[in-house]
Amino acid sequence: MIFNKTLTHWYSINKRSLPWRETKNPYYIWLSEIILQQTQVKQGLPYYEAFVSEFPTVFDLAKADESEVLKLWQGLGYYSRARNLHTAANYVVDTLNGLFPDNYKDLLKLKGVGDYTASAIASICFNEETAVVDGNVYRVLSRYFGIDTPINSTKGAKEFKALAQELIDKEQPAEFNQAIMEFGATQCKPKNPDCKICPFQESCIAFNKNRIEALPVKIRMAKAQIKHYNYLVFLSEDGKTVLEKREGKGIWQNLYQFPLIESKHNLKSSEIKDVISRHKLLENRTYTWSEYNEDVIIHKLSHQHLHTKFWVINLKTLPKDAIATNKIRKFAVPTLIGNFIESFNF
DNA sequence: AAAGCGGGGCT
DNA sequence: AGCCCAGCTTT
Repeated sequence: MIFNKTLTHWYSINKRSLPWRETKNPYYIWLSEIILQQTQVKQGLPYYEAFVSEFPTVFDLAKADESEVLKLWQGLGYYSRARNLHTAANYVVDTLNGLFPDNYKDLLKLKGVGDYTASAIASICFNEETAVVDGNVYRVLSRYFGIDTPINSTKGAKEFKALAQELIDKEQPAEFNQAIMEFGATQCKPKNPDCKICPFQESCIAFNKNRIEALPVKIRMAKAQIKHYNYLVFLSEDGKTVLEKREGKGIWQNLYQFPLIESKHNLKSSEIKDVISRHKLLENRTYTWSEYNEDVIIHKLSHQHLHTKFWVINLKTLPKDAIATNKIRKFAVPTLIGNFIESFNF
């Protein structure tokens, strides 16, 4: 088919040189695909290099502690990817004797591997004819074929998967999959795509109907909610502070942070005084406290805007489980906390 | 079917 | 301020 030939030819000329394109080792391809989920190449690249260097084989990754994996993942976001990565590595080592799954169906059994990632690994490493559908593929196909089905709907997912599967080059599924993604990433971009130099000018429906900006169609996501975070930065005279591990459901699971007090609104100094005084670490204690940032620090996540204040509390001693402040960088922390640690003079 | 999950970059 | 990114899991 002409679409195929044009696309793969475009790719042969325009593909970027990237480290995971130098290998077909499924462990490395898997690492790169997990890192690149919802993440641009530029942001993921240094993490890929770090993981390959720190964990050269799936055995190295499996035998590490989850805390080490999270630390290396720090700053990349969507931390369930790191936890699932570690879980899957142990599954490969313990259940599959270190032998990586070599087909779409078995790849799907790995935690954190869904339809896209299983298709990517199966095609790239094992030449299986499984079409990938990522954000790039949605965009390219919706524009080229003029499809209005919302890409983030169940109907859209099925429709675009079926279309991609129909189009995939059976002779070279790996090249086709990477070509269509690369084309979406570097030429058929969300904003200001390079239509002027596009090889699909004649046949692209969106271009010829002047609908490039209208496609793809996407259902709007809910607006981010505002939350108010007050972090208590304890400091003892012997150079210790308190970090707590985030447990349970929400954001930053298994990462560390300072003791947190969430409030209904932004607390002024006069309002937080009593709240601090009721903290369990301060029962019958003598301490002084001060406001670190007068203006709230707004940390923006996809679904939440965190309006944050840090409060520094000085006191003589802290409990046994307090940590030395010169060891604080050993812990995996969210970027919000990491930024504070870098700016605060411990 | 919908919600929840990060952080960076671009317009 | 809004949208997007080599998506997946849970509800």
